[in-house]
Amino acid sequence: MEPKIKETAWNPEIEKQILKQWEDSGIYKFNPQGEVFVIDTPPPYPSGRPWHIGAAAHYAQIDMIARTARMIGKSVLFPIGIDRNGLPVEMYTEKKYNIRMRETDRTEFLKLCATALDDLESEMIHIMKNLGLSGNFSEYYRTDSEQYRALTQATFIELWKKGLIYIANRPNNYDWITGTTIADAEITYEEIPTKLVYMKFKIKDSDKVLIIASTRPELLCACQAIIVNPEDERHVYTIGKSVIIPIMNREVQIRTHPSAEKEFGSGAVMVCSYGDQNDVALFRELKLREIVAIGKNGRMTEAAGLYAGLKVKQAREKITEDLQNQGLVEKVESINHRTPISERSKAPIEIIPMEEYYLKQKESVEKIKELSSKIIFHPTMHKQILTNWLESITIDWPISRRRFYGTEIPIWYCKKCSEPHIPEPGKYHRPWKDPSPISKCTKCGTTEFVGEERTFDTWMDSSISPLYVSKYGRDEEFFKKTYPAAIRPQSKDIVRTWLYYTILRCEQLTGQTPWNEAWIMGYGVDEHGTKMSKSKGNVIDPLPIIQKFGADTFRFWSASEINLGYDFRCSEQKIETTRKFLSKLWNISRFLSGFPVIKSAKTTPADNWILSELDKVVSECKRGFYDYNFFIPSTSIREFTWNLFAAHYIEMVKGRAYSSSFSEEERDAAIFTLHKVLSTLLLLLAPITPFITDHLWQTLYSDKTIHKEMFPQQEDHEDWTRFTKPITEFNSNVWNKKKEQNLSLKDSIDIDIPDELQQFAKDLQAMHNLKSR
RNA sequence: GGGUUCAUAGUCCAGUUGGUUAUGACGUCGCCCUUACACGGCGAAGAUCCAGGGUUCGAAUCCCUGUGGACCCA
Repeated sequence: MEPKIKETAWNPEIEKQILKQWEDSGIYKFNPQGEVFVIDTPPPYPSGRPWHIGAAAHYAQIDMIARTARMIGKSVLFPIGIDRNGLPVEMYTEKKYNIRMRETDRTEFLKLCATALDDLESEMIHIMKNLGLSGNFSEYYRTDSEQYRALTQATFIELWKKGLIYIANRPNNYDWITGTTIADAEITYEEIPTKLVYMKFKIKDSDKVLIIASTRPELLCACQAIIVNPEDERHVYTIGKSVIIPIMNREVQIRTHPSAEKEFGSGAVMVCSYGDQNDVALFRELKLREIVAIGKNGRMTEAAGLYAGLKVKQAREKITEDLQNQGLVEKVESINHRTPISERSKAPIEIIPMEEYYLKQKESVEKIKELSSKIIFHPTMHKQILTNWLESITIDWPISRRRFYGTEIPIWYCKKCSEPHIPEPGKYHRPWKDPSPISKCTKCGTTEFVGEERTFDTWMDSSISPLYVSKYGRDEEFFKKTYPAAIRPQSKDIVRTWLYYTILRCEQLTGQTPWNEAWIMGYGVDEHGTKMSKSKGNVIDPLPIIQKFGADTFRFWSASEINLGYDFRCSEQKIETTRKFLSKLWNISRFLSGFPVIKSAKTTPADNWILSELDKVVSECKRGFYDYNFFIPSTSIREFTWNLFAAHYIEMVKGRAYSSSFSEEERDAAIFTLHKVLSTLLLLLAPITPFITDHLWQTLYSDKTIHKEMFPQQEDHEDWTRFTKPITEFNSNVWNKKKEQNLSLKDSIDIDIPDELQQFAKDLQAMHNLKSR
């Protein structure tokens, strides 16, 4: 029989036809029947080219989750979204057009941002489609759409009515480059070289001086206390006394506090508003009066006297110089200081008192701990990231931002008495340009209003993604069926932001967990194990790789390289060698395509042996799929296919399949078994490599797609796996002997078959052309 | 300073509840067109399982201490 498959290698070009077939037939369309499985897909942020290869690998795996769920019989809702709110696009736009956000007309600026996003977004959609994602592309959502933003605002209004929102003037993390308050979660720390200045403070009514070391001498004007450690004997005599602040010539008291480290500088520390978070705590604890030394423009305020108007860094240099000139400096040390910086703009954070909106979260922590104990984490170890974060929450969440490209905070203030008013939920509100929907102030009766200009922290938008995809507030019936979602897949670096905020918000709004399971992935790093970043120039663009090797190669690489939860290395060379496996699978199929499909047969010992090994693979795969860990099925399938099925079984039964000296029954058993194994492998591989498996399935076994099939079950064959080692060893032994004797593999040789393998004798004899005796 | 995590051939990785000779892949070297596949086949070389100690008849595996790396938090 002529093989149906002619080509000797898998051609990734075929993927395009298959993609079209899927699209035309709509096989992945969500049908809310039966057991529903909703994936809270992370909407990627279009932050610029190229898209990170790790992200592409990540989405390939999320698709495997979707396909796995389908193959165990669930109705899968796999939404596709794009996250479009926030700072990066504003910065991208400022740079691209060389403009300043605050100096540009707001409407105009927003338009430019949206255009930039459209552009970047289309490439991501293109990659996601070409990766073979079985998601809902026809209804992909954007977090900046009117509908999405209306939901963000509606949930805010709901929380406002529940009394969970308040406004407060507090020291806040402030990023003066982007001109906005940021949350703790958006801060990173970097070792930055700086000067540690040892300043001389004169002790009042004494001729002694106290040395105080600080990296922030420009904050002398905001110094309200000096603290020393109560156990520090060097300073006991100073406690309760006052010192004169150099340059400022103002008196402050010396007090004791355990947070003053004896080892730091001289052991005495100045407490200023605000050098760091510890200062904030001390001001509160010691009930000090704050002095605002740094303004929103990142410059010193009037409180700084001579130094008013200077940028923080300039003021630091100038005051250090002045102190030195006046002999008030003992010494200056160069150190590396762990400095909090804004994750986005890289500006050093200043702590400045500002009026912002807060969402209460402290009182929810216990409830969230309880809820999160019900969420199954894959892998379990990453639950710890959430637990640690929950332990460290000390303040409520500041949710207002002084930016443009975000969801507007829907509030109008009475022009006369400033009373805030919120509109009706359901509509998208833009208070900075829309007329007030409120006609009369509830407090003073005035009819004129001023719209709020600020926007929300972007996590306010993204933290309701499970509510959005479940049509919360839009379609009660649909919501009931699809919420909570089944699973949240995401990467581990945003556990304390996206994952946490989603649980928080969903708990406050629905009282339930947003999902039953969370699936946490590591980062993609380069081939040397270092993090990829544009500045290092080690970013790998996934698009050319997918085009060159095909999506299935990329996907199989992703599955077999990424062990769930751990960081993974990305190298083109490794992806390239993965292609060989698909080629192997293709050629096995090509060989089998020359034989008819036989539905049942009376199997021989050799057949029973491989079927029993196949059973083992099925159960291994099940274990992996159950944990959404595709490393397990992909590697166990590859090893079985290559090293047992192709290398040993196929070689053993070739003679029987071609039926030279075997009975028809024996031949049919071989052909039956070959197809049984291959079709099982195709089903097991379908979620991982959907293209090649569908193509082969339709070529060999069915006129329908493989993606409507169910996973194969274990068949509980009698366990023949004890023969695996003897068989493979015997074969190796024969090959070695032939090599030693310089014989070709088809040459005849005289070797005894060991007793334990007698039941396989006929196949082995044909395979090696053993001399019969 | 606290936490999470990792440490196995030149490289990457497996090793399930402790049990003979430590898995597989890439790479390297040698031989080979054997009618599915040269994107292939066969073979070979290559590992003090980070160090030290403990538990045990027996440790890559469990416990302790240390070293080094990655990431997170203060």
